[in-house]
Amino acid sequence: MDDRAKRIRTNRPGGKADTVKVDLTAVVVALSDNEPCVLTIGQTDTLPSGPLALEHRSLQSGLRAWVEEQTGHPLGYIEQLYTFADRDRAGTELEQRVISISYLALTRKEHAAAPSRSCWQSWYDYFPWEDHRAGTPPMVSDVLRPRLIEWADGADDGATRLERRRRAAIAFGFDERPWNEDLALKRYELLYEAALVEEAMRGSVLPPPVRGKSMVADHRRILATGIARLRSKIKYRPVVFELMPPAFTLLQLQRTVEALAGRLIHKSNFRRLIEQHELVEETGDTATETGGRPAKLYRFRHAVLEEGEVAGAKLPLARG
Amino acid sequence: MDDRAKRIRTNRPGGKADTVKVDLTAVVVALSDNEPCVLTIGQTDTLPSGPLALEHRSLQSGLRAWVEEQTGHPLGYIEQLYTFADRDRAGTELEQRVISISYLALTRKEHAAAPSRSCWQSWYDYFPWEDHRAGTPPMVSDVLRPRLIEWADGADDGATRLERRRRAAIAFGFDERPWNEDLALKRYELLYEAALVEEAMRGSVLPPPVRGKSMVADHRRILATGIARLRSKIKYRPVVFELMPPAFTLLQLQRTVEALAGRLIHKSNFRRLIEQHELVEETGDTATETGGRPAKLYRFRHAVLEEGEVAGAKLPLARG
DNA sequence: TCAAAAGTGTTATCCTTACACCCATGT
DNA sequence: ACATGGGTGTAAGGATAACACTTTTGA
Repeated sequence: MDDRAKRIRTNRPGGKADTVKVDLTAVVVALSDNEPCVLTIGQTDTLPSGPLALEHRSLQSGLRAWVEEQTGHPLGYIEQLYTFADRDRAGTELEQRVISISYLALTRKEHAAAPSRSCWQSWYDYFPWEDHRAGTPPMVSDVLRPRLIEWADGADDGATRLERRRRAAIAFGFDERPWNEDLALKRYELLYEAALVEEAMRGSVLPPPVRGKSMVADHRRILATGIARLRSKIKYRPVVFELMPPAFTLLQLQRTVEALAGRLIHKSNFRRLIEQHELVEETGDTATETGGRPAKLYRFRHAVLEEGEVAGAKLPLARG
Repeated sequence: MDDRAKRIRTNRPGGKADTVKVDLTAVVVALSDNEPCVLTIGQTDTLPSGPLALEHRSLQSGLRAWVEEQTGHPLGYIEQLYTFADRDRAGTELEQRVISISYLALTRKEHAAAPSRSCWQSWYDYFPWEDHRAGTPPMVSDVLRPRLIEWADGADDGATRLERRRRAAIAFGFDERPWNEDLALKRYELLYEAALVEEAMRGSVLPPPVRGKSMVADHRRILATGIARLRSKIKYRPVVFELMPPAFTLLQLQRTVEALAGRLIHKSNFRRLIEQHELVEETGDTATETGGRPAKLYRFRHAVLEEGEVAGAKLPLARG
């Protein structure tokens, strides 16, 4: 085949310089009906992605070009997630290495110009164990817990068995430990290591042991990275507003955060938090609601972005 | 030249697949005498780095191999920083694109096996405006402030002038704003944009307007990324201990954090914080000190790494 | 004895948490 | 009237910040 590795020359002693292909992959998130959704292409559970090409001025512009071409969706806020090299496909015999640089993008469904070959999928279709808004999903205690214990007990020595049990307990909140929504990536990696997700069993004839759709290549891992990053970021940076319409009620905002975090939030304390940090201001209008008293509409105070990085010191500084 | 770009084929409509070279670059940090130091090679202000090669099993192992070969220093803790594509050298006429994947590594000087061509440089040699342990450095108000105001006033329209002044004030704590040590990268980018650092003036005959050594290519930007990441990370993850000897006094720990943050810390509140979070335990020994009463020695409680991700919720969760 | 560093307490204040309760609208 | 969501108040507990002060060593 003509795209085998081409060893060009030795740049420095001890290592052979090598060319690789770079894939740009996007986790594009929007909200639909209180469900956090990710943009996929075709019917194949594939994230928008494409190779970095010479005509791309930068990594970001290359990514924007691919997403727009594949989905018709222009991107606003984007941030780099991670660069992977050891992908599933690395197991194949290709000598051409592929690395993928992944990005997280936040937008709104309405921004899509035209209908296209893309579709929005709730991210909980891929990670059903991550949605704790209606309490801990039954599958966590009924399926994952026993399978993970089984996996832990399959270790050779006792130390490893304990270690595995502890890791599972921390990640999934077993044994009275609290659930931590930020550990989405750790949970996926753990399930992968325990061979409980389909990706870890490619080529096997056995059915995937755990429900939850898989994705092409390592795309589910990239999505998990995006979810974890977004869940931790909403706590210290006002990024939720990228997902909101220009005007919204506080409950809509709360439902959005709940959808992302996969947990329920305390209403009045949440409102106080938002108002205390002066993240929003009233538009003056009210929403004529379905059922219930009309709610004030708010808009994001863009000024907060200019008030220096929001949160805080955490170090006990001297003098003042 | 024989390493010009080789356009292989069009993988997907709309973009030409292209091969690139991947450079792995390391910001290796250690402490020396209460100064945060970064590992450089040669006498050239260059971070350890080398091209990703086929024999490297993963990005991380490639990085470890290069650092060990170039400096004789084996790495412990490492984490990915960022992937850049638009480097200085992209301005040249090469059609072969180079992307660099950067990592942050934390170690101790003593871990170096043999003397080699590498040396440790205080990172404040490259960023003299970042060290506020002895108060705001004179250069900030005497040099940077006037030059940045000059730059702001050089903008075409009034809106941009205000915007630039505001950005400078936030980044450097002008106009009664508090200094925020985490903004190290923003500060460097601002100085670059204002053409106040040497890298922004390559090819010019003018002297660099601001003191502070520059580095090869975009290495100073990568170092700034590492500093910013480390400064924010020490606040919510116990990574400082990677830089500490097995046993240490609380003051040594404090001096280390102060060195990284570039700020002085309140002694007794710092101690309470450490003990409250149960990050350390007494070894039983005491340090026979130079000047002053002997101090208890502590060691890091590795168990905290296993107690689930340390810090906190920040979301006002419902029920509980 | 003094300087230098170790170490202990105490207080005011803020933030978080958890509850309780009232308001306005549509059916 | 009542269900549904909107919105306010408050009190307990914990964490933080700012001070003041005592203890133990070496020079």
